Amino acid sequence: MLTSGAFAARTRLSSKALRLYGEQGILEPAFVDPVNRYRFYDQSQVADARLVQLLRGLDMPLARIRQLLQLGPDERARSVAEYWREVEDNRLGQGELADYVVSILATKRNPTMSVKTRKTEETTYVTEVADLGPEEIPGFIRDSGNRLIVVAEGLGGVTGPLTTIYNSPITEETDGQVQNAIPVKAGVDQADVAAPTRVLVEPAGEQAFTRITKSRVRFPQILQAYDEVYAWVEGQGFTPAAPPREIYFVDFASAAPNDEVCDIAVPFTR
Amino acid sequence: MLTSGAFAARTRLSSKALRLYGEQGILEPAFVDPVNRYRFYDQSQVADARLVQLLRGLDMPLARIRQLLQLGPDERARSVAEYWREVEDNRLGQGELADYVVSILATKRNPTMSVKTRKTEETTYVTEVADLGPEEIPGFIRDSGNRLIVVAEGLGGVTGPLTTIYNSPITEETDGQVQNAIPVKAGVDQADVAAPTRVLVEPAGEQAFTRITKSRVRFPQILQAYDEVYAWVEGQGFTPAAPPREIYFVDFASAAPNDEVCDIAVPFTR
DNA sequence: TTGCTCCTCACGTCACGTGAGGTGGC
DNA sequence: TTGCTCCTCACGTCACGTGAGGTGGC
Repeated sequence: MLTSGAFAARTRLSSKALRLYGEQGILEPAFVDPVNRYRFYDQSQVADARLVQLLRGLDMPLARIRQLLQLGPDERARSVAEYWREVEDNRLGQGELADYVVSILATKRNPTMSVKTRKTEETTYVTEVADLGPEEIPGFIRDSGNRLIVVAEGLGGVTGPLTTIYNSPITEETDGQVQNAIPVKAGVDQADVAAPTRVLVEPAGEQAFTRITKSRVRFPQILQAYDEVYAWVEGQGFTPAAPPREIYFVDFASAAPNDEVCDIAVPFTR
Repeated sequence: MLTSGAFAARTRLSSKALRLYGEQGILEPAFVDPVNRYRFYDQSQVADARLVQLLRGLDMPLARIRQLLQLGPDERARSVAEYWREVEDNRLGQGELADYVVSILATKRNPTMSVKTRKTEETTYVTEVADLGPEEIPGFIRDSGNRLIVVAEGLGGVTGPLTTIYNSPITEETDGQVQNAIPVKAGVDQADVAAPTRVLVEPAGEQAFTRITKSRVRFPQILQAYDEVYAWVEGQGFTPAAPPREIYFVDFASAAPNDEVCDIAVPFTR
């Protein structure tokens, strides 16, 4: 039996941390004196404390540590490995963010992406619509894109790049309507498809766009691109004529971080 | 002029975040209505908001962001690059920690490092002593080690490996006394050196030790090694005879993470 | 009696998020 | 009048850290 102070010294955990772990059911004292509430730990608990300490060193939340401690030894190893994979996935994106931030700051002024324009023909799309928050969007683009390709094949094939149209603004706070669209040959109409597929026909017109690399497709870097296109449209005195969109002209999944993968485009009228 | 809501939508920052940035002097509204306290932002502040958002995406603390915003554009880029280097340094250590945790969990039982014993001769050291917290130790070992080598050279040379003796336990909470020591030839005594150098003579004896790799030298992994050596000494019914120590037999700075760099040793009597 | 250890509140930190309850302009 | 936006508290979250004030055993 170790006093709480002795246990703290052995494990180098603070008494406050130990108290918290006790309250949270993560590392409960082997014995608590009912009179003065002194906490006592067993020698064998040192190993548990070490594990908690190591996991906290990986910034694993206490709630997850508690769950992990319920598992058998094999599952524990798997759980930690999985946790660390998640962490590294997130950090991969952060590394690219860091490069991006340094690069825009180093080139002093905002790099003013080049905004170009092009005419577009009348286009018929097969689409799927969903109300989504920002985190659900990548999965939706991928999954519904795959479904729509199948639909398009049945209607004579895909005739243009996957396009994701943002019908309403999406905030962290509020969902927005996303319409994922694949061009098909003219003449296809709603009667040719079944729910949830919807046919969309957009008129011919003109659009302003800027081309971005894969690492800039993620939030919040992508906002910069939208800003620039809208600023350009307004600067010319033109008027946005339809919702903004992302046009993916290469396979997103297999692209490298610095590959150009999509255009951020805004239809406008002069 | 943009209302706070419009500005929030443009930047996708929450109104609560914007309020906080305002209070902290990081991103103050261009105008605040003195009557109803409505906050208004300028178009030009969108760019500032983007930068804050990007930096928060790197988990840069608000206090540091505020400092960064005081800087000119060149210094900003340098500041971000420096911040990111610090972050990656810390994460390097975490990556090794993750490998370590998975490995000890995967090998099921604690890996029971091999503890061995050896006899030691009477040894004379030139040393430096300091009361330090855990974070100051690596720097002290390195710097005082370099100073002591110079001293030792003047006394006939270094006769053994750099040894760091922990005279009192070190917690995050309380500093402890660390004595960094370099063996010199017998016969050197206090009269031969000037402060802050101190001469230490340890008697001949026996020590238990375990050998660890560089990645296990860091806290908290190293505690495991101390545990095992002490547990072995107690298990044999022996008695610790002097404070525990780390004996660095290769150059620490140039070692790779998986190189064996030091012994964790405890002198004992039978 | 003096130190030392241990206890229980209670509040602070960090960067917000989440209501509650109220106001002003269309 | 109804919605909508915006406001100000006030409290919650996460994993502790930091006192303040008190107790029990040597």
